[in-house]
Amino acid sequence: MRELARDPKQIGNLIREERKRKALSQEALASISGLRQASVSAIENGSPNTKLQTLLAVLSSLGLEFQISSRSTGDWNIGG
Amino acid sequence: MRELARDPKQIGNLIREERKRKALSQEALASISGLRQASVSAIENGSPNTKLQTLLAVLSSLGLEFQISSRSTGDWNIGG
DNA sequence: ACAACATATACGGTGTAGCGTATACTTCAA
DNA sequence: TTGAAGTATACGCTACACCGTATATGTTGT
Repeated sequence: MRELARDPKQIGNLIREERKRKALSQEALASISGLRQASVSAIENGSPNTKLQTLLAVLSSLGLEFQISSRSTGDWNIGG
Repeated sequence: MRELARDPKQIGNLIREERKRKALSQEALASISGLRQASVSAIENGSPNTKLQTLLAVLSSLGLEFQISSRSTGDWNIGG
């Protein structure tokens, strides 16, 4: 699995999808991430002021991680 | 180009490397990103409380972007 | 309708980013 | 050594994340 995450909304959507894929509630995800349910809600809804730290905690809890790539790599989605 | 970015330090290092690759000063990068030189400095040094918004602005200015992937994908770096 | 769970939102509080501005420290070339 | 460019750090300020706690709203099953 590898998805583009160019803005807070996209990031929030990807997190929400993965959380549901794992059948977790926001409450459960918040708990294992050391956050509040309200904070998870904010992230999933694309709050742009989310702290990097908080985001990484959630990604980690979901078994996800960031990668940084050149915008023009293009080998993952061109034509698709 | 695609690099793992599992924590703020790694993210900062990748940004710094790309900035230097493009022969930009922190001041220049800050300017085109709508930030201060001091803010770029903080990001490159791995401040964990950096805002997502700010991070995305810098990445965008450098022609970089985030991807979100499963931790176990393993097809980008296993074995060196 | 009702219950039970899930998600969004609210309030007061603490911490810190990022701002403008300014300055110390560090490279590096002459 | 001197000077210039680059980087790290500082102060006062405003804004807002995230906290604990609580509640309103949404969703699902009976």
